[in-house]
Amino acid sequence: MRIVFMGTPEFALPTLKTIYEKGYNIVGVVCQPDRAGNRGKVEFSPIKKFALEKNLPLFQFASISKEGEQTIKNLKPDVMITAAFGQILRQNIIDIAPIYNVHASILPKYRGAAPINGAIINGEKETGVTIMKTDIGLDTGDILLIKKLKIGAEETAGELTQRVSNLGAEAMVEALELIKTGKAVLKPQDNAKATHFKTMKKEFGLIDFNKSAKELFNFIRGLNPWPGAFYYLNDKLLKVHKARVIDAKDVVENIPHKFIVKCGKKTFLELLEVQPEGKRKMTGEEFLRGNR
RNA sequence: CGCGGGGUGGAGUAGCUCGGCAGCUCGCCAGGCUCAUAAUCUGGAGGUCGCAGGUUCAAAUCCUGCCCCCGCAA
Repeated sequence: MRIVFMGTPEFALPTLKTIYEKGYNIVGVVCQPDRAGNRGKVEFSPIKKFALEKNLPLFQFASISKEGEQTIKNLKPDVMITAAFGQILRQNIIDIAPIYNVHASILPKYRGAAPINGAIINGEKETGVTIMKTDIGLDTGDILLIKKLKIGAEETAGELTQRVSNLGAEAMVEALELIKTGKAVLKPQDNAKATHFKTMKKEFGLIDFNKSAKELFNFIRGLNPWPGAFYYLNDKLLKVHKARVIDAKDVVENIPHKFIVKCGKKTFLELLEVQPEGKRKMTGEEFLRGNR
């Protein structure tokens, strides 16, 4: 079975790595073009690094639908796999070979680009991965299989991404076996139950302290480590990496060194790990020492 | 040459504009008070002020070069 893999960030890596290690015939790897990384320096994506390291044929297109059609056709794939590829596939690509996508939610819930963040921000207790057959819609394709996992009560998006991406790799291997043996059964999604979570922009991370501490707790861990929750304190940006809900009755007795903020509905949040602009991460207590 | 902030005892910072004994809030060590303490009191240790040069009677502070960390933007 000739496989073309498409993916870009960290999330996609376990899937590529696993099918590579299982010995599948990967005839091509496609990822997004190199982007300017931190402060101008370019950094290769995790998928690109892996492909280079393992000497897999690598392709990068600004738009695969516009520039990549013939290249992909020439690879003669039997099946294509996508995982957080980051580009919308148009019909001309979909027609080349069946495409299966790893999506980080239990579809039809949390369609869109930020399913993991969305699930945590909304305080979900469970999420998972869906292997679906890509069609022209946005995460609307038929479902091949779903795997679920519990979300930890304090788990951050970064931590959950790790676990979900590993689960996704597992799921994809199972899916490939089903496909290879002709046992794959596809089920359409129930569009009536669909929900979306939009791509996040940086400004989405602005903390609104009128919300309850519980909501903000979920918000903060759902945006950790990226794009990060923040607010402005004395005109300076302060990122909040980690926080916890404090019982109102404990606040009275609490020691003054703690960085406690009042939120909506008379709830309280302790900021455990913050980062002022231009500085490194520090605990809330450390931050207060220098900012009296 | 994308824009910007920063490097000062173990931690977080002040001091830099305008050179003149390195301060503060903590932590640490010893001791006091206390049934006890994260509370409080007393004493103490701990610093090449990122690195290298330069100016000066004198540099954390002014000038030059370099290294490292970070925020924004992408």
